[in-house]
Amino acid sequence: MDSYKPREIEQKWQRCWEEQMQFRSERDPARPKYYVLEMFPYPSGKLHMGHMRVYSIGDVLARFLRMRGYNVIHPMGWDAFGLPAENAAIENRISPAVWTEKNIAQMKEQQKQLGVSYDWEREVNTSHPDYYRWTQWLFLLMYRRGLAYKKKAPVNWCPSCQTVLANEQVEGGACWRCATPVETRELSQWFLKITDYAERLLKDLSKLTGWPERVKIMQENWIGRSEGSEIQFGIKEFPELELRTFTTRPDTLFGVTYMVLAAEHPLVRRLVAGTEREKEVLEFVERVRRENEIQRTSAETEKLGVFTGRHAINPVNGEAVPILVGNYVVMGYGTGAVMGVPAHDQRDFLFARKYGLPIRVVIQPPGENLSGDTMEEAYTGEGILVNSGSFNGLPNREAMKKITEYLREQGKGDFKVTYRLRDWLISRQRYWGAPIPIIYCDRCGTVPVPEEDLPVELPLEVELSGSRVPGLEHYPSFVETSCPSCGGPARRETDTMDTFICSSWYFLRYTSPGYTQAPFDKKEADYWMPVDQYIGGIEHAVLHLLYARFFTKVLYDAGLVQVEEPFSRLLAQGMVYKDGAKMSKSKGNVVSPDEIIERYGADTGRLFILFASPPEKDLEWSDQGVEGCHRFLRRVWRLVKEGRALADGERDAAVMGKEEKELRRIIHSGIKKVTEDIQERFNFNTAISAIMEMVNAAYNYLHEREKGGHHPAVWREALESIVLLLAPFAPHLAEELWSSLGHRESVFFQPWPEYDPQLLRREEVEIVIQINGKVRGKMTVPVDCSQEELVELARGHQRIGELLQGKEIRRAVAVPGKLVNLVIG
RNA sequence: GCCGGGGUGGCGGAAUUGGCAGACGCAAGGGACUUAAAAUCCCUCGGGCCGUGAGGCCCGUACCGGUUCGAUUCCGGUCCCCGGCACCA
Repeated sequence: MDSYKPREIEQKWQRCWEEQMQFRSERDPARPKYYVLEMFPYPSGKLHMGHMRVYSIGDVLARFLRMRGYNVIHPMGWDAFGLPAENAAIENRISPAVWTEKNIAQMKEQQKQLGVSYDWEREVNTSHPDYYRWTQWLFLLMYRRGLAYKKKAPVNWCPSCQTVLANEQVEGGACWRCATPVETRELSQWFLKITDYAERLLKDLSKLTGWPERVKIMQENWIGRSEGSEIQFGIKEFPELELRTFTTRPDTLFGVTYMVLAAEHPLVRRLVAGTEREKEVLEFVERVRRENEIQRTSAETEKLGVFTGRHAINPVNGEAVPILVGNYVVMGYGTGAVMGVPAHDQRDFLFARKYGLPIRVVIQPPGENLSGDTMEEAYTGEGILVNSGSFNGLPNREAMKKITEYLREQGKGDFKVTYRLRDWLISRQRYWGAPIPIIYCDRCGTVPVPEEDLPVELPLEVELSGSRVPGLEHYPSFVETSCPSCGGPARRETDTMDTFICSSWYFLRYTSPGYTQAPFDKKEADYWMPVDQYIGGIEHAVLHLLYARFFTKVLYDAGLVQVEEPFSRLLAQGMVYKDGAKMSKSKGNVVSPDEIIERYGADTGRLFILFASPPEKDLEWSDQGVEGCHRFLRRVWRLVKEGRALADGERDAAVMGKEEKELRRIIHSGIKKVTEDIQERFNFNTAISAIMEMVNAAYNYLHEREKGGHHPAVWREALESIVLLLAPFAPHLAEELWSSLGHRESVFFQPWPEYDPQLLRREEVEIVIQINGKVRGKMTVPVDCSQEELVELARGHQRIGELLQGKEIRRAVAVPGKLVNLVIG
């Protein structure tokens, strides 16, 4: 018999699939559609195990759903802009575009070797002008809708990447890409107004029933909604000014004994201008601003404040309290001004003790009498208002409402919802990105590039002699242009867009990748969207997944798409580990998909990666585990190749005996389990183990019937079921075995096998007999025994009878098909 | 600090509705085949105890308690690990 040669058969079937364009997808209103999508990769040039894992998961689903009769779209493309191409450009003296193209070609080849069933006609590349033209078009759409704006603001700057970063790209005060601590710089930059969508992005999370809870919670935390009140204080020394503050505890307003401003607060300079405190305060402000993000946002940093010499007027009691500037108040949240209520906020309490500020109790816990002089920590719980004028005696919950309503009547405040989410900073001071389509004219100001002039193309002749790829400001032919409005001389914006913009809409482009009239053809998008199953790493929980939701909502509002959410179901796959650590070059524990394919074939690699762990959990790589999966595939190969002759025997001569019934029972319950495990639970690991059990059962049958007498039809059903169920996991092997069973057509054109519920039934079942909950015996009984009969049979069981001698049965519980439990005294 | 997720053999993991804990695989040990090796096949495989044996008993799903005829599963509490958020007013 010919032996299993994975490389040969894999190449053979990959060629066949490609020639027949088997995975091509077209609109077909007659069939239910299904959009399977894996997060597209950055073209680094080499697939790693994480890639192999995500593509294996997606491909099982795509192939399974096709066999289930769905019209499946399964596309792939390239998130091709970004910094690594620039670094590689300098290192290898090769232009980012050429480097990227080369990598794409390599990775695409590897994906093909994995046997992933992509519709390559839908491939997209975000760095291609045909694509980024529409990224720019979408930027202009945002601009027209008032969602793109430029402002000077303190922004995160990564000194190593030499560019600004979005908040989402700063992790613990460091750059998400290179881990360098970020600095704060005051720069004029482009932002997208994602905060306008904060409420909807939060609220619609509840619609995403197919998303993992943890991802939704991460987004919820990131958006950070908090309800409170905005309150306007007066300023004693400047009656014409007011000081707005946000608080979640308006019930403590009478307990305010000071006010703290952020160093960046716009009123600070004005408050101290020309006073004796000016120097001290401005020095403090400078010192605070020089600190980096990590120092400034650490809860451990000592809280410092400096008095401005000015006083805020409390709108409810007219009291004047000192205004300080503090290092712990951030300008980006609320109003950049915090009212200090030391009696009822622990941080304020410590601050007040440190600087000798008064502590006034305004909420009394039930049955206690706190005093500001003696309390050892702030009281933050519920209670009754005291020292609060006409609000005395109110429960504090009620007072929150009453006090805010009072302020509203006085024109001094209102209810207010505040979010942690900030606007999305999208400018990048880098070459390899989609240019922001904006022109600056001395006469007309900021002018958007007219749609018909898109794309604003990147200059492709890149200067590679320096230590970094020069930014667009170094290309006079790019910068110098004429104003679309007045025709006069003008300059182009030289910043490019954050690559996360490119990836915020690519799933829409797949629906009509060649479309030239708009980013996508609405009728195609309306047919294919939403993505039914999205698969990718958890690291994008608040980056890509939030941005893509935002873009989709904007497009929905503009009437360009029918869906408000892009991804119905999300699978966040776990990471691949080896020897307890994430695979990395520095740890030397990397196993590359290439070497696995080379040695065992893609089918073995796919099978192992799916078998070793459920997809959402981290996976521990095991060379021996791979070996085991390879053994299994060889076992399947032999089973079918050796057993196929037995499947064509004389049908009528065969007897349907106990062995046949048992084999059919295992085959049909296997079909049930594999189907449900893939479809409902993504438990590919247990689906595979069910197939292994089917294979074991087939070998057992073969041994039992060694002396001839196989039932050809039953045997054929067993072999074909195994091959069909294995097809999504090990597609090449399945094709090969399917054809050797005498079929001309691809296994993927076969309908998914159905199970017969009748065949799952056993005629006899083993029943466990328990006494007081402990297993004391077993018996085999007809499957339809009633509860009463079971109890009687159990009493009659020899060993049980002995144990029951002289004991009284106080209670008997019988579960048909499972057990009998006798409770004795 | 707040919010999630988790803790099961030597290992990866299973137990889907509260019903025999450890499916399936890996590793390990023993055996068959072979001149030998590879490959393949068969057996054992949570711990302890009793028994010559067939077999039997006890313990065991992080820990303590509860509900229940019966708990890996439900409830209360504790410990530990992983992840997210965090001077957020």
